[in-house]
Amino acid sequence: MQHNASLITNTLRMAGIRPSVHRIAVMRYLTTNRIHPTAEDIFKALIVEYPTMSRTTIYNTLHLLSEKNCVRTIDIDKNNTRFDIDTIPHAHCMCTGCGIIFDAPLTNTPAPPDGFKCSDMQVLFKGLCEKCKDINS
Amino acid sequence: MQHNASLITNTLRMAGIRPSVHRIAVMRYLTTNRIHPTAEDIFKALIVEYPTMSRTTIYNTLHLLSEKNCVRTIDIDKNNTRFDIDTIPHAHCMCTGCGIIFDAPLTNTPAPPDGFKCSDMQVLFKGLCEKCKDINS
DNA sequence: TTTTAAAATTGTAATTATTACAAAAAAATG
DNA sequence: CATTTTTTTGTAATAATTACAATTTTAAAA
Repeated sequence: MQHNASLITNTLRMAGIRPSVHRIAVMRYLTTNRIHPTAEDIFKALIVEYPTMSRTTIYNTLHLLSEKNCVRTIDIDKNNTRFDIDTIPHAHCMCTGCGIIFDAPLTNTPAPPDGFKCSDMQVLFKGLCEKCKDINS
Repeated sequence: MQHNASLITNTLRMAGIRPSVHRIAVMRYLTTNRIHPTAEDIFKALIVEYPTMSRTTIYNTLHLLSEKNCVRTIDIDKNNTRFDIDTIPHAHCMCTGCGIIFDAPLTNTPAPPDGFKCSDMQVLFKGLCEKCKDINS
């Protein structure tokens, strides 16, 4: 993944983040796995490749990436913060049956009220995905 | 507040919830304090009036009310679940400066994707309220 | 290269919201 | 009044996240 690695390195540099091995690894995981993972998901996946990696590093990295707008945090799941590398505005659907979170297009874009300096907008739908809907009917 | 009490009692009955003293108290608090409070906020306010009340009762009650669609849970704040008695669709703004959460009208209503059986939609704006915007500028 | 300073990472302990659960109290029913 | 069901309580457990000091790594300076 020479190509990906250098793309990620550039992205990090442009955001003012030193491209350490761990930071690149987190970015690569998020780029490759578009599942809106939790910090724990990322940790479990990366500890295999980097056995000395600490959970705190994951949290540190995610905070930094979020602060520099390289990743977006999603608060759709009460128990865990989810992370999304796609920073282009879109909606999220969470299935209350199987827990999957997937992207949805944002047809109607809501606008924040006048006077509010908005830095982040989230559109969340909760309900049942097609599979779970059929099972429960 | 005879009038309010009976209104709340009716609302609960119609939702299939037995109107116990504590349940009415939680509903009354949410009706009177439109601040999208946390469970802890509600507990701190009600323990004054009902000194024997347990935190667990607050959680139990909020779960029940939420399940029966008498209150809506808001996932805007990573640390705490917020509760809103206003079940009419509207957006929420959270100020990252002072932490206040306030309602905003929902001009453009986003639609869930086809095939998704949506039971809840949330539109959240994060940023700086007018006061905090001015302070930080 | 060696020394020094800064940044990144680690590991453990603390924090904190929420949940689990069994016991006690209260309310409803016969 | 006796019995059953519901509600409430209090404590303990859970689990995600944060705090923080120590260690390691990286970068810069001499």
